[in-house]
Amino acid sequence: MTDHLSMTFSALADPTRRALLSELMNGEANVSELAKPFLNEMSLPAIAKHLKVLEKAGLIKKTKTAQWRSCQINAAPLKEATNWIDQYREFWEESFDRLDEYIKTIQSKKKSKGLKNGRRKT
Amino acid sequence: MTDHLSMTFSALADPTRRALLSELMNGEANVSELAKPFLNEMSLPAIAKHLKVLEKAGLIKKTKTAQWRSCQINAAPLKEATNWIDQYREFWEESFDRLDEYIKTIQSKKKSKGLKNGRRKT
DNA sequence: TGGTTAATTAACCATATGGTTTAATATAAC
DNA sequence: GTTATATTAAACCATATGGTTAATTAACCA
Repeated sequence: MTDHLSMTFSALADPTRRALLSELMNGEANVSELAKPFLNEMSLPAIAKHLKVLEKAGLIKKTKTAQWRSCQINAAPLKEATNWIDQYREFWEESFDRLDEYIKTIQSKKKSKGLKNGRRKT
Repeated sequence: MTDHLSMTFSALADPTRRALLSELMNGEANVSELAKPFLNEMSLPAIAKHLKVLEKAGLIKKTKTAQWRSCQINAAPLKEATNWIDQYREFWEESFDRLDEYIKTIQSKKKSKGLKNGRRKT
């Protein structure tokens, strides 16, 4: 798909690309600097491709000076992504509520039955 | 890749799957109920495959009763995903700071030039 | 001019992904 | 037992993805 959110999530769905973003948290870096930690595992063109994916998703910006391409994070798409996910916040908070309630339930049952370490049907 | 975060982001990188999750915000639903809004665009097995991807990513849970599989959201992986993204929050907030600063800069320039109807930040 | 460095492009390959249609399975219901 | 319904599985296909190596481009340097 070509919609923005799909491109963002798709770009994030690869550990190498997430690691590249992570490197860029320390500030700008050019392609070969970024590639250095990965050259045991894969080639420079492989990294360049990953950077292109990140760039197309708008997650990094490249600026050209001489023969170097300096990359930097552009986090706007991440904001979009997190906003999308945030619709579901109540669902994971709710499940903690339920867990909390469940814990209270078994605790009160233990108390009322004087149970020390018996397992109960959930 | 097979790591958890990659699977989550990968599952979210498809608009059909995001729409399915969105449907599930209204509560549990079985496969054919979920598929109904999509049957113009794609087949039931296609939806079933998407649901399987969501299930493998842990984003939904299926419970079997008779021949129906009721699906419900499991948001825990979303929490993980949003936590990962949140590392980068300063990067998008920082850029808003910069924008804000930029706006102040041009506004003060306008003022100093005696502009009458320049737009102002609300 | 020629050499070195940084990065991209090209051509290729294996596997994954997203879809199809047809068949199979499982359960209910008559 | 047969039939209808809900879902999955199988086989297949086109395109996307993630990697490779070798070649090319672009800029600097001397």
